Amino acid sequence: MDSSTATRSIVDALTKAIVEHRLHPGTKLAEQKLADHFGVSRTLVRQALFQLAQKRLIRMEPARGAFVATPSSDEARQVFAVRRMIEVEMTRSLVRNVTPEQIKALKEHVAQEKAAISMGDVPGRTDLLGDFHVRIAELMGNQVLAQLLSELISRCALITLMYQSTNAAEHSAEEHAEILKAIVAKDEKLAVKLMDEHLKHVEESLTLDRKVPSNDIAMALA
Amino acid sequence: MDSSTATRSIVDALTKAIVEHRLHPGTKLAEQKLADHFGVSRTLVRQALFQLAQKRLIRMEPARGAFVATPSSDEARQVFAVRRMIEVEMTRSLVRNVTPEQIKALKEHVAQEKAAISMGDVPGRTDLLGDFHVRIAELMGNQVLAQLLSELISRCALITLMYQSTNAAEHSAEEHAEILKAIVAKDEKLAVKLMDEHLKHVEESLTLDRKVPSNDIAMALA
DNA sequence: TCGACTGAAAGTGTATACAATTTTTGAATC
DNA sequence: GATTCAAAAATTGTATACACTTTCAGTCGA
Repeated sequence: MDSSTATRSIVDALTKAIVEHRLHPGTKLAEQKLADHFGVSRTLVRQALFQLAQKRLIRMEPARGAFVATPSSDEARQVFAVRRMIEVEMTRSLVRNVTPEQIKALKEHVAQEKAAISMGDVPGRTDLLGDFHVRIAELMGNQVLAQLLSELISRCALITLMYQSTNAAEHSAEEHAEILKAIVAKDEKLAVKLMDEHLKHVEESLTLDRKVPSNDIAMALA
Repeated sequence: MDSSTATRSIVDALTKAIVEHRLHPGTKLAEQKLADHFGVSRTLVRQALFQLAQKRLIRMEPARGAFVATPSSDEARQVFAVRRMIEVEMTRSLVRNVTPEQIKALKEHVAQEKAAISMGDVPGRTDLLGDFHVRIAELMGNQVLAQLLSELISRCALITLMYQSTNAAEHSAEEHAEILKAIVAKDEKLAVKLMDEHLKHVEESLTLDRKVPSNDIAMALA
């Protein structure tokens, strides 16, 4: 996608750190510090930061710098609303054209999810839970859709990871399994309904406990 | 969204030029030339180019530079498939909650479209025809949706503008009017159906004549 | 003790410099 | 005339320099 591999690897590293919650929302991302850490000049760091800003994983304030994004619950709701629009139709389309190989791939994915959850692998399970949705998009052969959904999901991850308990993760994995069952049965109505409800559940689990998490006192009071 | 206003204005200017087809697909965008034109250093131009690359309006090749994107018909189809997914559901949701003010706003928009078309204002009409869809997203109060759709549409504009005849533009405007009529009548099924068909029509009008337009011989032969 | 001021330190925004790569040019050769 | 090769020019990729803004520490005065 972009020309420079160096910039790309910085974007990837920061994305991973943000999505995996090693960098907390609100954290200041000073350019020189990042540059030192990655062993490059500020130039490349800045390029990376601009890309992250476009992906809404960070926000940039004029002359003040970059901060890990703190999406409002309103924004989260909007993102989920878009996801529902897209994924409900995506599921419908998949059920109509699904092949045995695709079913096999999805079954393996769900198995991986369960393994990650039972092993207590938090970053891994979050990754996999999101990837289930991206995987479906990829199966449909629509790269544009897959890319879009992937960005929406990493944007959500900023929030979901913040709140999602092991319990909620298990629940998600079970719902994935049920959606898959409906897909296998080619029960379009059911699959669509389950996917819609699944996304509503994930969304609801967020808005319920809306404590603002922040290790940065200044941010908490702002 | 981004910190620097200068970079932003370069992005906007280039976006407009690309979407309005003043910069043809495949055209090389040399950094120094752009820098001279905008009266800034390459630094700012590069930032802008990276952002445009992320929006898929240009592509960047390592050590070779930036070129106005030439989306394949495959990619165009995928973008339209995503638009259908989103916009069908968006229309459904709008019909259910539409207010008189919103109807009034949409009516005014359709009137503007017709005016632009009858005046032969090609850039203006393309802008308006796309904005009809973005406007609906905005009416729903979902900024995330509006932003996303706006990007998908400007991405499509690269293609639609290439092929869309005055005839097709008139057809689009008429379909917008009919969709609006169904929305006013709160006929959910009809509105959804018309929106779905409308997008299919736009898409079909592209794939029919798929001549590759290029003023750059090297590109045409590549 | 608190708050406002001041100067230093740190950080961002932009331009420029320079190395590395690609493209072009122009002979020289067949 | 077409092709190949090499040197020159142009262009990209990265680092650095510097002006300007924000942040912070410490001082002064009430």
